[in-house]
Amino acid sequence: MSDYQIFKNIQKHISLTELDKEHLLTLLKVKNVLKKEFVLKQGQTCKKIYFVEYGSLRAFNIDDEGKESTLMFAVKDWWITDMNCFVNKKPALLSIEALENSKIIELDFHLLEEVYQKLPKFERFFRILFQNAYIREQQRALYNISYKTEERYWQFVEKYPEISEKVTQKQIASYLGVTPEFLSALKNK
Amino acid sequence: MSDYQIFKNIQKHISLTELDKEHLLTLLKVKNVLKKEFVLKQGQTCKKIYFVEYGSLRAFNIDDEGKESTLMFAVKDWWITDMNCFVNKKPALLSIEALENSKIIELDFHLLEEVYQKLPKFERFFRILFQNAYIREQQRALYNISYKTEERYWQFVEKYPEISEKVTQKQIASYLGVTPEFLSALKNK
DNA sequence: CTTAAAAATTAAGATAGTTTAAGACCACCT
DNA sequence: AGGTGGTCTTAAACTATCTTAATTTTTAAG
Repeated sequence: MSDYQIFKNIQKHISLTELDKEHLLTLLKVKNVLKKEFVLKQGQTCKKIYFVEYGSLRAFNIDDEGKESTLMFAVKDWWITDMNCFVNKKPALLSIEALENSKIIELDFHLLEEVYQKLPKFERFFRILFQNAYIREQQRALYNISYKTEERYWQFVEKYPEISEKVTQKQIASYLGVTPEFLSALKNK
Repeated sequence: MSDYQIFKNIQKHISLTELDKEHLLTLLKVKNVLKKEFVLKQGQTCKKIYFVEYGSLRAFNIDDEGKESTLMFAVKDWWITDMNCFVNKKPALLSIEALENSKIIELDFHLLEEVYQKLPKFERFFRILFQNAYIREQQRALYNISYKTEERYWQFVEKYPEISEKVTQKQIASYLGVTPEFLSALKNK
Protein backbone atom coordinates (compact mmCIF):
# COMPACT_ATOMS: atom_id res chain seq x y z
CA MET A 1 0.00 0.00 0.00
CA SER A 2 2.53 2.55 1.08
CA ASP A 3 5.32 1.20 -1.08
CA TYR A 4 4.27 3.53 -3.82
CA GLN A 5 7.06 4.81 -6.01
CA ILE A 6 5.90 8.34 -5.29
CA PHE A 7 6.94 8.05 -1.65
CA LYS A 8 10.41 6.94 -2.64
CA ASN A 9 10.52 9.88 -5.01
CA ILE A 10 9.54 12.36 -2.32
CA GLN A 11 11.95 10.84 0.17
CA LYS A 12 14.85 11.58 -2.14
CA HIS A 13 14.61 15.14 -0.84
CA ILE A 14 12.58 15.18 2.40
CA SER A 15 11.67 12.57 5.01
CA LEU A 16 8.14 11.33 5.52
CA THR A 17 6.56 9.82 8.63
CA GLU A 18 3.92 7.11 8.36
CA LEU A 19 1.44 9.78 9.33
CA ASP A 20 2.55 12.03 6.47
CA LYS A 21 2.07 9.16 4.06
CA GLU A 22 -1.39 8.40 5.36
CA HIS A 23 -2.32 12.02 5.08
CA LEU A 24 -0.98 12.19 1.55
CA LEU A 25 -2.85 9.08 0.52
CA THR A 26 -6.13 10.83 1.28
CA LEU A 27 -5.16 13.61 -1.16
CA LEU A 28 -3.66 11.65 -4.02
CA LYS A 29 -5.67 9.92 -6.71
CA VAL A 30 -4.19 6.78 -8.22
CA LYS A 31 -5.27 6.12 -11.78
CA ASN A 32 -4.64 3.54 -14.45
CA VAL A 33 -4.52 4.83 -17.97
CA LEU A 34 -4.51 2.83 -21.17
CA LYS A 35 -2.10 3.21 -24.02
CA LYS A 36 -3.11 6.21 -26.20
CA GLU A 37 -5.45 7.52 -23.52
CA PHE A 38 -5.27 11.27 -22.93
CA VAL A 39 -4.50 12.55 -19.46
CA LEU A 40 -4.80 16.19 -20.57
CA LYS A 41 -6.00 17.76 -23.80
CA GLN A 42 -4.69 20.95 -25.34
CA GLY A 43 -7.05 23.87 -24.63
CA GLN A 44 -8.40 22.46 -21.39
CA THR A 45 -7.61 23.82 -17.96
CA CYS A 46 -5.16 21.55 -16.22
CA LYS A 47 -5.85 21.33 -12.52
CA LYS A 48 -3.48 18.51 -11.70
CA ILE A 49 0.14 17.54 -11.62
CA TYR A 50 0.93 13.94 -12.50
CA PHE A 51 3.44 11.43 -11.21
CA VAL A 52 4.27 8.24 -13.14
CA GLU A 53 4.23 5.13 -10.93
CA TYR A 54 5.02 3.00 -13.94
CA GLY A 55 4.60 3.29 -17.69
CA SER A 56 5.23 6.42 -19.75
CA LEU A 57 3.59 9.63 -20.87
CA ARG A 58 4.32 12.22 -23.52
CA ALA A 59 3.50 15.95 -23.50
CA PHE A 60 3.12 17.59 -26.89
CA ASN A 61 1.64 20.53 -28.73
CA ILE A 62 -0.05 20.61 -32.11
CA ASP A 63 -0.01 23.96 -33.90
CA ASP A 64 -2.44 25.50 -36.42
CA GLU A 65 -0.78 23.74 -39.32
CA GLY A 66 -1.01 20.38 -37.55
CA LYS A 67 2.68 20.20 -36.73
CA GLU A 68 3.37 18.21 -33.58
CA SER A 69 6.10 19.20 -31.09
CA THR A 70 6.99 16.99 -28.15
CA LEU A 71 7.92 19.03 -25.10
CA MET A 72 8.75 16.17 -22.79
CA PHE A 73 8.50 12.48 -22.02
CA ALA A 74 7.82 11.17 -18.52
CA VAL A 75 8.71 7.65 -17.51
CA LYS A 76 8.54 5.91 -14.14
CA ASP A 77 9.41 8.21 -11.25
CA TRP A 78 8.85 11.44 -13.20
CA TRP A 79 6.47 14.34 -12.60
CA ILE A 80 4.70 15.97 -15.51
CA THR A 81 2.09 18.62 -16.27
CA ASP A 82 1.51 21.76 -18.32
CA MET A 83 2.98 24.01 -15.65
CA ASN A 84 1.72 27.32 -17.01
CA CYS A 85 -1.76 25.90 -17.08
CA PHE A 86 -1.45 24.26 -13.67
CA VAL A 87 -0.01 27.31 -11.91
CA ASN A 88 -1.46 30.24 -13.84
CA LYS A 89 -4.76 28.80 -15.01
CA LYS A 90 -3.95 29.37 -18.68
CA PRO A 91 -5.49 27.05 -21.26
CA ALA A 92 -3.18 24.10 -21.77
CA LEU A 93 -0.75 24.40 -24.67
CA LEU A 94 0.01 20.72 -24.18
CA SER A 95 -1.75 17.44 -24.52
CA ILE A 96 -0.50 14.56 -22.40
CA GLU A 97 -1.03 11.01 -23.57
CA ALA A 98 -0.03 7.58 -22.29
CA LEU A 99 2.51 5.83 -24.50
CA GLU A 100 1.64 2.49 -22.88
CA ASN A 101 -0.64 1.24 -20.14
CA SER A 102 0.48 3.19 -17.10
CA LYS A 103 -0.26 3.85 -13.48
CA ILE A 104 -0.19 7.51 -12.58
CA ILE A 105 -0.92 9.56 -9.48
CA GLU A 106 -2.77 12.85 -9.69
CA LEU A 107 -2.33 15.73 -7.29
CA ASP A 108 -4.89 18.51 -7.50
CA PHE A 109 -3.74 22.14 -7.44
CA HIS A 110 -5.88 23.15 -4.49
CA LEU A 111 -4.98 20.07 -2.52
CA LEU A 112 -1.33 20.83 -3.17
CA GLU A 113 -1.81 24.33 -1.75
CA GLU A 114 -3.30 22.62 1.30
CA VAL A 115 -0.31 20.32 1.55
CA TYR A 116 1.98 23.37 1.55
CA GLN A 117 0.02 24.74 4.52
CA LYS A 118 -0.18 21.58 6.55
CA LEU A 119 3.18 20.05 5.69
CA PRO A 120 5.54 22.95 4.98
CA LYS A 121 8.38 20.60 4.17
CA PHE A 122 6.59 20.07 0.87
CA GLU A 123 7.55 23.61 -0.05
CA ARG A 124 11.09 22.33 0.21
CA PHE A 125 10.37 19.23 -1.82
CA PHE A 126 8.80 21.12 -4.69
CA ARG A 127 11.42 23.85 -4.45
CA ILE A 128 14.02 21.20 -5.17
CA LEU A 129 11.86 19.53 -7.81
CA PHE A 130 11.35 22.77 -9.74
CA GLN A 131 14.96 23.75 -9.22
CA ASN A 132 16.04 20.53 -10.94
CA ALA A 133 13.42 20.95 -13.65
CA TYR A 134 14.73 24.47 -14.27
CA ILE A 135 18.30 23.20 -14.51
CA ARG A 136 17.27 20.60 -17.08
CA GLU A 137 15.37 23.12 -19.18
CA GLN A 138 18.20 25.66 -18.95
CA GLN A 139 20.57 23.03 -20.30
CA ARG A 140 18.13 22.04 -22.98
CA ALA A 141 17.77 25.65 -24.09
CA LEU A 142 21.54 25.95 -24.33
CA TYR A 143 21.83 22.72 -26.32
CA ASN A 144 18.99 23.76 -28.61
CA ILE A 145 20.67 26.98 -29.63
CA SER A 146 24.29 25.88 -29.62
CA TYR A 147 24.42 22.35 -31.05
CA LYS A 148 23.27 21.01 -34.39
CA THR A 149 20.51 18.47 -34.69
CA GLU A 150 22.83 15.52 -35.16
CA GLU A 151 24.70 16.23 -31.93
CA ARG A 152 21.44 16.86 -30.09
CA TYR A 153 20.10 13.53 -31.26
CA TRP A 154 23.03 11.56 -29.92
CA GLN A 155 23.02 13.53 -26.68
CA PHE A 156 19.37 12.68 -26.23
CA VAL A 157 19.99 8.98 -26.83
CA GLU A 158 22.87 9.03 -24.39
CA LYS A 159 21.05 10.99 -21.72
CA TYR A 160 17.75 9.11 -21.91
CA PRO A 161 18.51 5.60 -23.18
CA GLU A 162 15.32 4.04 -21.72
CA ILE A 163 13.19 6.71 -23.39
CA SER A 164 14.99 6.39 -26.72
CA GLU A 165 14.18 2.70 -26.80
CA LYS A 166 10.58 3.13 -25.79
CA VAL A 167 9.37 5.89 -28.10
CA THR A 168 9.11 6.10 -31.87
CA GLN A 169 11.62 7.91 -34.01
CA LYS A 170 8.87 10.22 -35.12
CA GLN A 171 8.36 11.28 -31.51
CA ILE A 172 12.06 11.84 -30.99
CA ALA A 173 12.11 13.96 -34.14
CA SER A 174 9.25 16.05 -32.81
CA TYR A 175 11.15 16.43 -29.52
CA LEU A 176 14.20 17.68 -31.41
CA GLY A 177 12.06 19.93 -33.60
CA VAL A 178 12.92 18.32 -36.94
CA THR A 179 11.00 16.19 -39.42
CA PRO A 180 11.04 12.38 -39.11
CA GLU A 181 12.47 12.21 -42.63
CA PHE A 182 15.40 14.36 -41.66
CA LEU A 183 16.11 12.40 -38.50
CA SER A 184 15.98 9.15 -40.44
CA ALA A 185 18.49 10.51 -42.93
CA LEU A 186 20.76 11.68 -40.12
CA LYS A 187 20.86 8.29 -38.45
CA ASN A 188 21.53 6.31 -41.62
CA LYS A 189 24.54 8.15 -42.81
CA MET B 1 18.70 51.32 3.22
CA SER B 2 15.91 48.77 3.26
CA ASP B 3 14.20 50.08 0.13
CA TYR B 4 16.22 47.68 -1.93
CA GLN B 5 14.51 46.34 -5.01
CA ILE B 6 15.27 42.83 -3.82
CA PHE B 7 12.88 43.20 -0.88
CA LYS B 8 10.09 44.27 -3.19
CA ASN B 9 10.91 41.27 -5.35
CA ILE B 10 10.73 38.87 -2.43
CA GLN B 11 7.54 40.44 -1.13
CA LYS B 12 5.80 39.61 -4.38
CA HIS B 13 5.49 36.10 -3.00
CA ILE B 14 6.07 36.14 0.76
CA SER B 15 5.87 38.82 3.47
CA LEU B 16 8.94 40.09 5.31
CA THR B 17 9.16 41.65 8.75
CA GLU B 18 11.72 44.37 9.47
CA LEU B 19 13.59 41.73 11.42
CA ASP B 20 13.69 39.42 8.41
CA LYS B 21 15.10 42.23 6.32
CA GLU B 22 17.76 43.05 8.86
CA HIS B 23 18.71 39.43 9.05
CA LEU B 24 18.87 39.17 5.29
CA LEU B 25 21.02 42.26 5.00
CA THR B 26 23.71 40.54 7.02
CA LEU B 27 23.79 37.71 4.47
CA LEU B 28 23.55 39.61 1.20
CA LYS B 29 26.46 41.28 -0.50
CA VAL B 30 25.73 44.36 -2.55
CA LYS B 31 28.13 44.96 -5.41
CA ASN B 32 28.61 47.48 -8.15
CA VAL B 33 29.89 46.11 -11.43
CA LEU B 34 31.14 48.04 -14.41
CA LYS B 35 30.07 47.60 -17.99
CA LYS B 36 31.82 44.56 -19.50
CA GLU B 37 32.91 43.32 -16.09
CA PHE B 38 32.50 39.57 -15.51
CA VAL B 39 30.42 38.36 -12.60
CA LEU B 40 31.11 34.71 -13.41
CA LYS B 41 33.50 33.06 -15.83
CA GLN B 42 32.89 29.82 -17.70
CA GLY B 43 34.74 26.94 -16.05
CA GLN B 44 34.72 28.42 -12.57
CA THR B 45 32.64 27.14 -9.70
CA CYS B 46 29.70 29.43 -9.14
CA LYS B 47 28.86 29.73 -5.48
CA LYS B 48 26.36 32.57 -5.73
CA ILE B 49 23.02 33.51 -7.12
CA TYR B 50 22.66 37.10 -8.32
CA PHE B 51 19.86 39.63 -8.21
CA VAL B 52 19.87 42.76 -10.38
CA GLU B 53 19.06 45.93 -8.43
CA TYR B 54 19.55 47.98 -11.56
CA GLY B 55 21.40 47.61 -14.82
CA SER B 56 21.62 44.43 -16.88
CA LEU B 57 23.57 41.21 -17.18
CA ARG B 58 23.94 38.55 -19.85
CA ALA B 59 24.67 34.84 -19.39
CA PHE B 60 26.34 33.12 -22.31
CA ASN B 61 28.43 30.15 -23.34
CA ILE B 62 31.34 29.99 -25.76
CA ASP B 63 31.98 26.60 -27.33
CA ASP B 64 35.21 25.02 -28.60
CA GLU B 65 34.86 26.69 -31.98
CA GLY B 66 34.37 30.08 -30.37
CA LYS B 67 30.65 30.26 -31.08
CA GLU B 68 28.79 32.33 -28.53
CA SER B 69 25.28 31.40 -27.31
CA THR B 70 23.31 33.67 -25.01
CA LEU B 71 21.25 31.71 -22.54
CA MET B 72 19.55 34.62 -20.83
CA PHE B 73 19.51 38.32 -20.11
CA ALA B 74 18.75 39.70 -16.66
CA VAL B 75 17.52 43.24 -16.17
CA LYS B 76 16.36 45.06 -13.04
CA ASP B 77 14.40 42.82 -10.67
CA TRP B 78 15.67 39.54 -12.17
CA TRP B 79 17.60 36.68 -10.60
CA ILE B 80 20.37 34.99 -12.54
CA THR B 81 23.05 32.33 -12.14
CA ASP B 82 24.39 29.15 -13.70
CA MET B 83 21.96 26.93 -11.79
CA ASN B 84 23.67 23.61 -12.45
CA CYS B 85 26.90 25.04 -11.17
CA PHE B 86 25.26 26.77 -8.20
CA VAL B 87 23.24 23.75 -7.09
CA ASN B 88 25.32 20.78 -8.20
CA LYS B 89 28.82 22.21 -8.02
CA LYS B 90 29.52 21.55 -11.68
CA PRO B 91 31.97 23.83 -13.49
CA ALA B 92 30.06 26.76 -14.96
CA LEU B 93 28.97 26.37 -18.57
CA LEU B 94 28.11 30.05 -18.51
CA SER B 95 29.87 33.35 -18.21
CA ILE B 96 27.89 36.27 -16.83
CA GLU B 97 28.88 39.81 -17.78
CA ALA B 98 27.48 43.26 -17.10
CA LEU B 99 26.01 44.93 -20.18
CA GLU B 100 26.19 48.32 -18.44
CA ASN B 101 27.20 49.65 -15.04
CA SER B 102 24.96 47.76 -12.64
CA LYS B 103 24.19 47.18 -9.00
CA ILE B 104 23.77 43.53 -8.13
CA ILE B 105 23.19 41.55 -4.94
CA GLU B 106 24.96 38.27 -4.31
CA LEU B 107 23.58 35.44 -2.21
CA ASP B 108 25.98 32.67 -1.33
CA PHE B 109 24.90 29.02 -1.66
CA HIS B 110 25.71 28.11 1.93
CA LEU B 111 24.11 31.23 3.32
CA LEU B 112 21.01 30.42 1.31
CA GLU B 113 20.87 26.96 2.88
CA GLU B 114 21.05 28.76 6.21
CA VAL B 115 18.22 31.04 5.22
CA TYR B 116 16.10 27.98 4.39
CA GLN B 117 16.72 26.69 7.91
CA LYS B 118 16.14 29.90 9.79
CA LEU B 119 13.40 31.40 7.64
CA PRO B 120 11.48 28.47 6.13
CA LYS B 121 9.21 30.78 4.21
CA PHE B 122 12.14 31.24 1.87
CA GLU B 123 11.62 27.67 0.74
CA ARG B 124 8.28 28.95 -0.46
CA PHE B 125 9.75 32.01 -2.12
CA PHE B 126 12.32 30.06 -4.08
CA ARG B 127 9.81 27.32 -4.83
CA ILE B 128 7.70 29.94 -6.58
CA LEU B 129 10.74 31.57 -8.19
CA PHE B 130 11.98 28.29 -9.69
CA GLN B 131 8.45 27.29 -10.61
CA ASN B 132 8.15 30.45 -12.69
CA ALA B 133 11.61 30.01 -14.14
CA TYR B 134 10.66 26.47 -15.13
CA ILE B 135 7.48 27.70 -16.80
CA ARG B 136 9.44 30.26 -18.81
CA GLU B 137 12.01 27.71 -19.92
CA GLN B 138 9.33 25.17 -20.78
CA GLN B 139 7.69 27.76 -23.03
CA ARG B 140 11.01 28.69 -24.55
CA ALA B 141 11.75 25.05 -25.32
CA LEU B 142 8.39 24.73 -27.03
CA TYR B 143 8.93 27.90 -29.06
CA ASN B 144 12.44 26.81 -30.00
CA ILE B 145 11.29 23.56 -31.50
CA SER B 146 7.98 24.65 -32.97
CA TYR B 147 8.48 28.13 -34.44
CA LYS B 148 10.89 29.37 -37.09
CA THR B 149 13.55 31.91 -36.34
CA GLU B 150 11.61 34.83 -37.80
CA GLU B 151 8.61 34.20 -35.57
CA ARG B 152 10.85 33.66 -32.55
CA TYR B 153 12.56 36.96 -33.18
CA TRP B 154 9.33 38.94 -33.18
CA GLN B 155 8.04 37.06 -30.14
CA PHE B 156 11.24 37.95 -28.31
CA VAL B 157 10.91 41.63 -29.20
CA GLU B 158 7.28 41.62 -28.12
CA LYS B 159 7.88 39.74 -24.87
CA TYR B 160 10.99 41.64 -23.79
CA PRO B 161 10.82 45.12 -25.37
CA GLU B 162 13.17 46.72 -22.80
CA ILE B 163 15.77 44.04 -23.40
CA SER B 164 15.47 44.27 -27.19
CA GLU B 165 16.26 47.96 -27.04
CA LYS B 166 19.16 47.58 -24.65
CA VAL B 167 21.17 44.77 -26.22
CA THR B 168 22.91 44.50 -29.57
CA GLN B 169 21.47 42.62 -32.50
CA LYS B 170 24.40 40.28 -32.34
CA GLN B 171 23.44 39.33 -28.81
CA ILE B 172 19.84 38.74 -29.78
CA ALA B 173 21.04 36.54 -32.64
CA SER B 174 23.11 34.50 -30.22
CA TYR B 175 20.05 34.19 -27.95
CA LEU B 176 18.01 32.87 -30.87
CA GLY B 177 20.85 30.59 -31.96
CA VAL B 178 21.42 32.11 -35.40
CA THR B 179 24.17 34.19 -36.96
CA PRO B 180 24.01 37.99 -36.80
CA GLU B 181 24.12 38.05 -40.61
CA PHE B 182 21.04 35.92 -40.84
CA LEU B 183 19.13 37.98 -38.27
CA SER B 184 20.06 41.16 -40.11
CA ALA B 185 18.76 39.71 -43.34
CA LEU B 186 15.54 38.60 -41.64
CA LYS B 187 14.80 42.05 -40.26
CA ASN B 188 15.48 43.90 -43.47
CA LYS B 189 13.18 42.00 -45.72
C1' DC C 1 -3.01 -15.23 -39.64
C1' DT C 2 -4.40 -11.41 -42.19
C1' DT C 3 -4.87 -6.96 -43.23
C1' DA C 4 -5.04 -2.01 -42.53
C1' DA C 5 -2.70 1.71 -40.49
C1' DA C 6 1.34 3.87 -38.78
C1' DA C 7 6.34 4.29 -38.95
C1' DA C 8 10.62 4.37 -41.29
C1' DT C 9 13.31 4.96 -45.45
C1' DT C 10 14.77 7.10 -49.76
C1' DA C 11 15.21 10.65 -52.96
C1' DA C 12 14.40 15.21 -55.62
C1' DG C 13 13.58 19.84 -55.53
C1' DA C 14 12.67 23.97 -52.44
C1' DT C 15 13.66 27.00 -48.45
C1' DA C 16 16.28 28.32 -44.24
C1' DG C 17 20.52 29.24 -42.31
C1' DT C 18 25.90 29.56 -42.49
C1' DT C 19 30.26 31.09 -44.09
C1' DT C 20 33.19 34.29 -45.88
C1' DA C 21 34.31 38.63 -47.29
C1' DA C 22 33.85 43.50 -48.08
C1' DG C 23 32.25 48.13 -47.08
C1' DA C 24 29.65 51.58 -44.12
C1' DC C 25 28.88 53.28 -39.82
C1' DC C 26 29.66 54.53 -35.18
C1' DA C 27 31.61 54.72 -30.51
C1' DC C 28 35.58 55.17 -27.94
C1' DC C 29 40.21 56.04 -26.86
C1' DT C 30 44.44 58.87 -26.38
C1' DA D 1 41.27 64.92 -34.74
C1' DG D 2 42.56 60.35 -36.23
C1' DG D 3 42.81 55.65 -35.63
C1' DT D 4 40.94 51.33 -33.82
C1' DG D 5 37.68 47.99 -33.25
C1' DG D 6 33.07 46.38 -32.92
C1' DT D 7 28.51 46.29 -35.14
C1' DC D 8 25.51 46.19 -38.99
C1' DT D 9 24.53 45.30 -43.78
C1' DT D 10 24.81 42.95 -48.26
C1' DA D 11 25.81 39.28 -51.27
C1' DA D 12 27.46 34.83 -53.19
C1' DA D 13 28.44 30.12 -52.47
C1' DC D 14 27.67 26.49 -49.56
C1' DT D 15 25.25 23.29 -46.08
C1' DA D 16 21.27 21.99 -43.28
C1' DT D 17 16.64 21.14 -43.15
C1' DC D 18 11.90 20.88 -45.20
C1' DT D 19 8.36 19.26 -48.40
C1' DT D 20 6.40 16.01 -51.07
C1' DA D 21 5.78 11.66 -52.63
C1' DA D 22 6.70 6.86 -53.46
C1' DT D 23 8.31 2.36 -51.28
C1' DT D 24 9.27 -0.72 -47.64
C1' DT D 25 8.89 -2.23 -42.91
C1' DT D 26 6.69 -2.63 -38.59
C1' DT D 27 2.83 -2.65 -35.62
C1' DA D 28 -1.69 -3.49 -34.02
C1' DA D 29 -6.55 -5.06 -34.46
C1' DG D 30 -9.89 -8.27 -35.80
